[in-house]
Amino acid sequence: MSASKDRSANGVSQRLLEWYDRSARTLPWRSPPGKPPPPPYRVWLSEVMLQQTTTAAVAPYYARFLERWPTVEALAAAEDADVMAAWAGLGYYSRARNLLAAARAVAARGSFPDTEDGLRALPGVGAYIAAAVVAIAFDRRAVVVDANVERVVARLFAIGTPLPAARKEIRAGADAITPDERAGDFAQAMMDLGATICTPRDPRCLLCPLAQDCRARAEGDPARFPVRPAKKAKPTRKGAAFWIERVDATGRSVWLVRREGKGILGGMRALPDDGWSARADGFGVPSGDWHHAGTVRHGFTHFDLELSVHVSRAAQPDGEGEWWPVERIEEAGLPTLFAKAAARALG
DNA sequence: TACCCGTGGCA
DNA sequence: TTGCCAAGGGT
Repeated sequence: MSASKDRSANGVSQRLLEWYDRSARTLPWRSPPGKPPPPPYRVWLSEVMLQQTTTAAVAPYYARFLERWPTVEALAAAEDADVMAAWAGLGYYSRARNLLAAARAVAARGSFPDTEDGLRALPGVGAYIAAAVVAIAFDRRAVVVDANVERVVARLFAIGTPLPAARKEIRAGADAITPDERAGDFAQAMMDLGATICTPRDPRCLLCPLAQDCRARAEGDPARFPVRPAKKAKPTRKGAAFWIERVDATGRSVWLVRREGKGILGGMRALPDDGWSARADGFGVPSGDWHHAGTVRHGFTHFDLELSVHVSRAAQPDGEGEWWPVERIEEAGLPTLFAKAAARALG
């Protein structure tokens, strides 16, 4: 650590940490400022859940996971189907597949890695989570850069290079202000600042502890940083899903399948469908003894889907699957798209 | 690098 | 209603 870096970090990080000591958000996966950190399992679990996901959406999932699987060993011993079902509705299901694989790797080696390189070797752990776990759980210096830090740093230094090319400059700026001590508090303070003060639109500069340091504010239009490339238009796809019912001695049940592979909704329970995820348009409305229950609209990251829902009490399912009791459909762990379709089928 | 991968809240 | 975007990672 150079003396010049120490000096440049000093003012900004000190003002930020003083603000954090007063203003830290209280979150289920967090220790208060200055307190011993949560164990690595909790930090890692929360960081995986928080990827591209709001704290409000994560909170109930985090509580349920921690109650059901209190340790990484417990999670490692879980059934795949139980973990996937517990993740249902949170999105980005590769996170759940990787979470379980990583838990099993940690359990096999006996403890969590405590270095960025060691952590990055775990599935689903990239540069951000590795740095966040090192800083927050192990309280060692690491340069933690998420979308909040990107925004704060791009504004502090008025970095006009558009994303993603700006990432190199942003990382250098984050490195320059990251202190040697209280690395975890500093990282979380940056995120709190980004979430509550240095917001994407209409930043509240009058409340900002770093206003005096901020070049973007001095230039008069902080909200223009970071500069983002134009978004591409989202296409709309059409597809069909099938609600196949039967009634027998065990009661009323519906045929569910498990989606294959690592593609969209991969590994999740689902209604059988016409293959909309693998082609631009599905095959559409089937002929025969089907009732069209309606159409569900659902937005994915890079396309919107119009899914027509078709119901039959006579069709014979083919391939692998399971008859699931209709009265317990909410326990099946259907991702939101198919939960919507089920609700439509049930009218 | 560019694209794939969910969902929900909010203006 | 539509678009934006949130504690990113994998390929």
